[in-house]
Amino acid sequence: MSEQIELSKQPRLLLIDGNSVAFRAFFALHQQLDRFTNHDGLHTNAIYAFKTMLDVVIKAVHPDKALVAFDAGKTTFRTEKFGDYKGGRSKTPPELSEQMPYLRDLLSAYGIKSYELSNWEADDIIGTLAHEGEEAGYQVIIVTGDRDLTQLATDQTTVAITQKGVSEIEYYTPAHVQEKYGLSPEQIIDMKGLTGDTSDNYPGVTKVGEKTAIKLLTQFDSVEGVYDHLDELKPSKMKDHLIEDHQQAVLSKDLATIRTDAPLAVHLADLDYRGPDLDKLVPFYQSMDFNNFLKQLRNTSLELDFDQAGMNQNQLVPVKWTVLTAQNVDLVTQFTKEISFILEMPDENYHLSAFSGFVMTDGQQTLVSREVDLLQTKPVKQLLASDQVKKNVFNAKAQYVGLHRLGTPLDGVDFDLLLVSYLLDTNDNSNDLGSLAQQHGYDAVESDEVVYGKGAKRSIPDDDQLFFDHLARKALAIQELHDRLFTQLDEHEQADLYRDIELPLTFVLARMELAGITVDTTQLTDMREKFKEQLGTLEQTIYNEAGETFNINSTKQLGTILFEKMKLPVIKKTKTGYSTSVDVLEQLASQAPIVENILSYRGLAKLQSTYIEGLLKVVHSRDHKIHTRYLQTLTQTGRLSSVDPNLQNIPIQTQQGREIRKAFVPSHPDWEIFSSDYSQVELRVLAHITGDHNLQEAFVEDEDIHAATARRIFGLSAEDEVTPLMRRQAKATNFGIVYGISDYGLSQNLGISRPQAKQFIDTYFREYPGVKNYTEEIVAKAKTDGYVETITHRRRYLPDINSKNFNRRSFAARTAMNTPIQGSAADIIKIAMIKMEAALEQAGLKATMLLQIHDELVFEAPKSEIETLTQLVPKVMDSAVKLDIPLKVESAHGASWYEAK
DNA sequence: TTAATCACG
DNA sequence: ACGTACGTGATTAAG
Repeated sequence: MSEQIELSKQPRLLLIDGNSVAFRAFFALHQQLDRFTNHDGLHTNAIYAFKTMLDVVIKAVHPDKALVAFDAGKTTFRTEKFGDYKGGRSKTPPELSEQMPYLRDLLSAYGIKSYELSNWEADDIIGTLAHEGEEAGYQVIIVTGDRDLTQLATDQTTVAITQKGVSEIEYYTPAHVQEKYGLSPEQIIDMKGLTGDTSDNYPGVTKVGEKTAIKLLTQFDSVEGVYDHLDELKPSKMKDHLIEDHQQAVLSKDLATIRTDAPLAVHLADLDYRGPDLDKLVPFYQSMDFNNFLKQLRNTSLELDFDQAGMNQNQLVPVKWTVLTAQNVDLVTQFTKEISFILEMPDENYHLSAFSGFVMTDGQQTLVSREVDLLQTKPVKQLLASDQVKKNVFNAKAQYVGLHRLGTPLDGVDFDLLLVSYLLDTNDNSNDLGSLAQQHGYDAVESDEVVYGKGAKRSIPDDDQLFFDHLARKALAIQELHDRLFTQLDEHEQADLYRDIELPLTFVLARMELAGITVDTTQLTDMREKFKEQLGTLEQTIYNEAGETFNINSTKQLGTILFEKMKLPVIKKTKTGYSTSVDVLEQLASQAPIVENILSYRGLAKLQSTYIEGLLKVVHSRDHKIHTRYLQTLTQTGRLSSVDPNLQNIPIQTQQGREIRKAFVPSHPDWEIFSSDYSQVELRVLAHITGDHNLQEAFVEDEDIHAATARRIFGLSAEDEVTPLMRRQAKATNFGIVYGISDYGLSQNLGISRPQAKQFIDTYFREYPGVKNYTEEIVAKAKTDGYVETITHRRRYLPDINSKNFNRRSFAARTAMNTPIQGSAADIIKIAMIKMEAALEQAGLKATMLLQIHDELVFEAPKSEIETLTQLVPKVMDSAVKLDIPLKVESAHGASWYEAK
């Protein structure tokens, strides 16, 4: 035996006897069984020790391929041969059994395949794969706690036996077996034939133990040799027993023999080891409460080992593709059922991006090309426009817009990998196909960053092989993940959310983006001149008041002026220095006139740079429109977000800022901007979800909800007047509830003391007991399930909900309260948008939906249609879903977005 | 690239 | 005792 393994230059195959090692692992930490439980009460000692063993072995072996074999069940071909095989063996302890499924999760996170085969034991799986590995020129390392497996040791195969402590391992080569037993590996089975095996419960020859067996085998080589030369033995009790138990010896040898011909469904090609998947491993450790392992992960050293272990990472399996040209374009007519399709656009902004090529595959044949003109040919157009041929894509909205720009309509989209992944888990919403596929366990594709490079170096490769391989792999990844992800959607009860809401919405959004909103740039340029002048004046005044010139936009320089030179009191600090935010400056305004001017300057500078200049930069010169992009797979709650530019944060609060909205105008003369928004939608959703009677009543009676809350928390009677201050405080409390209330947060917001804020909250909960109940139940649900849901089963995981870190845990708890509310409100308007587009079409209106701002929809329409819209739009919006309380919608219209509010 | 600030719901 | 309100995006300065 040896405590080290000698590695050859061959590639290495690691085979682990899962049950045997798990058993050893369990008993290695049996004493501390009670200490090893996670927050769900699951025992984790075997998982912990198994993981430790894995690290030791991986570090020692650096395998290229790996597999863990498990026993499939009680009956195997051996029990057929010998009914009592493994009979009388004591049952696996339940504390171990419960850990077995999680062990497989661990292995999956480690990137190691698990395998079992009914009717066969793990030993035989290992024997068969070891044989296969040797033939293919691998050095094979077998890990087990069972010494019988030393029979598999050869020049190429080393058997590693775990010791009591698990992290200690003995490596057996044929020489080491010889040294330990005085037998060759092949003779191990002969020994078992003669001695039998008490733990597996088969007999052998009476009174023959290890010593006698070794002596006999040294002399006669094998069981058969012993019986061939039986007459050479002097008469003895032992000889009698040998004669008597001949049959048993032959049977026992057979039982002990590990097979190398099991009919496996896995082969070497399936066993590539590339190191652990941190995106799986981290949540796994979190779920097991393996905090020290988490720390280890962050600390590096392990990752280095893993990287070395995964050296072969970039050797992807070759893929086949055919280049599509004008000559062979008819090849696409073979696709009649289903294709995965990608129109490759190198820039994020698909409204402007160049086109670098495309790919389509049905899993059998893959067609690629750089000539996007081909997408405008009849056969391709027909294919893409057909609702009969299902399309699997990554980001359907981008594909729809891109193809639209080429004059090619897209229909029949069934599977959007990006969208489905987002619904399954909003946390891993990478925008990169390769990364996303890898997160879902599909490794045969690289991320764009790896192939195209990043930053300034990013470019589409000139090399056809490189580029088309990547395109083909991406398309195949989509094809491959289709079934698995749809299954998961079903498991999450999210198929309806996908099919009835998110997928149809993607095309509604695409059409809104393409429609764009017209901007009157002269309005903006006029404002720019006016603001420029005002900013210049303010700048001079500030310099005079400061006694020097400095960069007013620099918080650092401003801090020095205010708090060091002018010695104003420091109210708040940031990580890096003095805070100069609005609430700080407002408190200082009375002490120095410069502060007021800085506030004015700030406000003006923000409008100028972000809105005036920012918007002017993104108005298209041809159509005078802005085409934003809505990100449908970004937010954790289900809301949309808007980029390039963000049209969801155009100013409205201050008069000066609101003027910007005058630049957003209809695209035709005699048209108007029409806008409708949900009134108090989040509080209505809160009333619905919590089922709180008092809150619901307020909405059913259509009361001013903040005033009604004020009456309750200040204990007013119906005749008492609600003062503006009371209403303001009640409003803040309502918001606080929606955000996942804390007394500290409310006290900050209202500028009151913490006990006072606590008083508000306590009273609120007393008046609205249903709400109190909800906050408690939703946090409890998050703790047990690990996630919360909206009314449409949109899901958000909250891994921090059981964190030991107070901050993280509290944040997760507030999120648990807020997400179903904010998310359900997002669901509602999404449903309304889908119905709205259909309703406008149905009514034969020219009106077009242009923008969504969370609770508001903005349209443009001929003046003649305004009256119709005033009826239709609120009707569609308030009937989008049926809640326990009514939804309320308010509308306005006018010459610009400014007037439509 | 990160932090600070400020625009919106 | 812990130290925060929920969800976003764009701009600017500065390491």
